[in-house]
Amino acid sequence: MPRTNANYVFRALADPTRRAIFEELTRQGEQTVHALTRYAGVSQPAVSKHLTVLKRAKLVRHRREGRETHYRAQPEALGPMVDWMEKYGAFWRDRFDRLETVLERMDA
Amino acid sequence: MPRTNANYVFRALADPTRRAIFEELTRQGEQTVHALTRYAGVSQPAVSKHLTVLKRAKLVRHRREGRETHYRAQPEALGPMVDWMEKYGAFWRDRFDRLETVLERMDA
DNA sequence: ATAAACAATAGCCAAATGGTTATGGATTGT
DNA sequence: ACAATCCATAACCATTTGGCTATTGTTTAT
Repeated sequence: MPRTNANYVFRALADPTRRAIFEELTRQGEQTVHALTRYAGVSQPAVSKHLTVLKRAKLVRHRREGRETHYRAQPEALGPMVDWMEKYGAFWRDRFDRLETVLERMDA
Repeated sequence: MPRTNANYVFRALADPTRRAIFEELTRQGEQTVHALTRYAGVSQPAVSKHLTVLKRAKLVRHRREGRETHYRAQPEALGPMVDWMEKYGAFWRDRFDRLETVLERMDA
């Protein structure tokens, strides 16, 4: 029901193919739909649909250049998920703590 | 396709009702199915199903006591998601950087 | 001018998802 | 002993999801 951006992000990343596409875009940078299709192992229309879902969550942006469309990752869109983890992931705080310790030690 | 634990976690948290249940458990601590049902706004069987999905992702544990079952959040299970964010969330690294700065300033 | 390439959309389908009521098994209260 | 409570499972249903092929609109190449 909730059309919040956080919800779109969570839902977008729930699918492994979509995660793979996002991962590929963060690793390799901007890619055309064609390239992503070769990578993803599903049909081109399927990739286009996934990209639409990722777009809705603002996890990717696109740029048209002639007949091809270049997509790139927009990792800032993970913000809502990070916020959520900060609120509800106690383990998370542990990591912060450990990081603090690391930094303190580095400092000594 | 992938039955990895990371995938279970991502999928479990994709549903808003499931997130709400997990949030409630981290905020208020251990709860019976009954209490969660009052909170969640769906039927008891629906809650039980959601809890099964959360269990599969190891996001909750349960403890039976007589006729009631107490569930509690297990935020360590967010680990795989944290790992993923560390790899693919550039924004994430920004936060680390900011934290470092904060800590460095605190230190001065 | 025609053909080929790229990407989005439409239309279809099977499977998964999230919900419901009904039921059953176990425990507790009267 | 009987009734009520708690929770899980079963059976069912509507909707959503993720995939496909076919098509269309552009743009580029011949």
